[in-house]
Amino acid sequence: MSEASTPKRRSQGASEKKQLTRDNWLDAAAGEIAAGGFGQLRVLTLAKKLGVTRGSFYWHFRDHEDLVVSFLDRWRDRRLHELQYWEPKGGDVETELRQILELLLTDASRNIRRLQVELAVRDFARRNEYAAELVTQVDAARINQNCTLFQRLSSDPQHVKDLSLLMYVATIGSQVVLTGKKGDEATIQRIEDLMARVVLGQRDEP
Amino acid sequence: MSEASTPKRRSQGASEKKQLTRDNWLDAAAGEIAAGGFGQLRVLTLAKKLGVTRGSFYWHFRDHEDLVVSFLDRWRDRRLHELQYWEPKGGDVETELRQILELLLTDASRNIRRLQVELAVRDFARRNEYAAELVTQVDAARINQNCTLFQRLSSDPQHVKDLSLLMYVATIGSQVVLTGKKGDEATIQRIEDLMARVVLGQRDEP
DNA sequence: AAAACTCCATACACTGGTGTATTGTTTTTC
DNA sequence: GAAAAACAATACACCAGTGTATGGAGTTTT
Repeated sequence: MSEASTPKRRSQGASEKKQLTRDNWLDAAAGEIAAGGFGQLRVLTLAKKLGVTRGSFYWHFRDHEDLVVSFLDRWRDRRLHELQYWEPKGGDVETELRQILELLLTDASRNIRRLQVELAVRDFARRNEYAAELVTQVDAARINQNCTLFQRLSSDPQHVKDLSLLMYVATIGSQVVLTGKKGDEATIQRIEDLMARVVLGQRDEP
Repeated sequence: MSEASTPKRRSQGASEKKQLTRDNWLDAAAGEIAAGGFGQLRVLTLAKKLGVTRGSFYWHFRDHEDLVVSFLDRWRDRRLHELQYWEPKGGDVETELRQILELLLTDASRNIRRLQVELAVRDFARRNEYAAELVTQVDAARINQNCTLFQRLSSDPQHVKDLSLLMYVATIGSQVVLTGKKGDEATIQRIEDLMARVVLGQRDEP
């Protein structure tokens, strides 16, 4: 709701126990989900990690499901919102393409936790209707965003869509296959480069 | 002849309940894993599904972990073994490429359960050392197999590897993103076609 | 400062799952 | 056709986790 600007102290000055917010719980949940997926999300574990008991949890959330749904909603909102900052600036097509690819591959592979959460959500979506809906929304938004850039590369709208989709599934696949592997830095770099040339329609060098 | 008068449903000619094997349990496990992932794998549920009690399970398996490991081993063995049948026959390069792509995409999208299991294994591998090892093995074998075909398309060994990897991550990504979506048949078909042209280095039509 | 509100602790009831021990019941083997 | 081995049922001890009820301490409002 309001505030969060001023650190409200509580009781003893030594222990410095701030009170928790709904978002604190969601952040902690993100850690658990990244590590073990939605199936390993335990209220008890979360409470321990936050140094409180479950009594706190059930004040902030109705139940376990409420936590899950809230987490998914926040995830969707953030993923859709961040697209705003990645909007094509209208510069050189190749430059922008490479920027996007770097964002989707190199950048993503560094932000490992964010990636783990995304994969966990995607996995959860295979057995949860609501999650599936949100993932579909996010996928569509991302693919659609790339389309606007690719329109400058081809006049065939179907081809634009296909190219955008191909690039998207390739990046997702890279994340799935290469996550946490050693030596992926260089590999991802080459994939990125290759992908760019494919999209730009350049022939491969012998 | 006492005919079905007792709650004991054993050895009646009609029901014909054969005794279970380890493999029967693993098959049932595949169903559960496909539906809910490794996290939802319950001995109790499995037993119910097979029409027996847990007593049977603990004769065939030491414990829950034994089931998981056995399942993973069988999965790995089968995935490696099946590669034998997909070996390039030495025919026309384009024809073979398209066959492989059809196998990896169209065919895979039809065999939905097999795909679900694969994705579940892959997800489980993110938090289980042993599973991660097996997935790495399978990935490497598959990518390597495609390399032998791609060598006929380029003389640069690095480029062959990159191309093979790109195609692989694109197919995995397709499976992750498009699994269970409606209208994916046609989409997958186009991705397949586009991918083939990319690998063959053909320019896109306007 | 008393009341009201916010946030957390404690204790309890309950569920669903594992693993073990023991005893049956079929099927094989000799 | 009996002994042995393979397979399964039953009963039990034992968590780990959820959700609820209730009390209590800190903070804000009046």
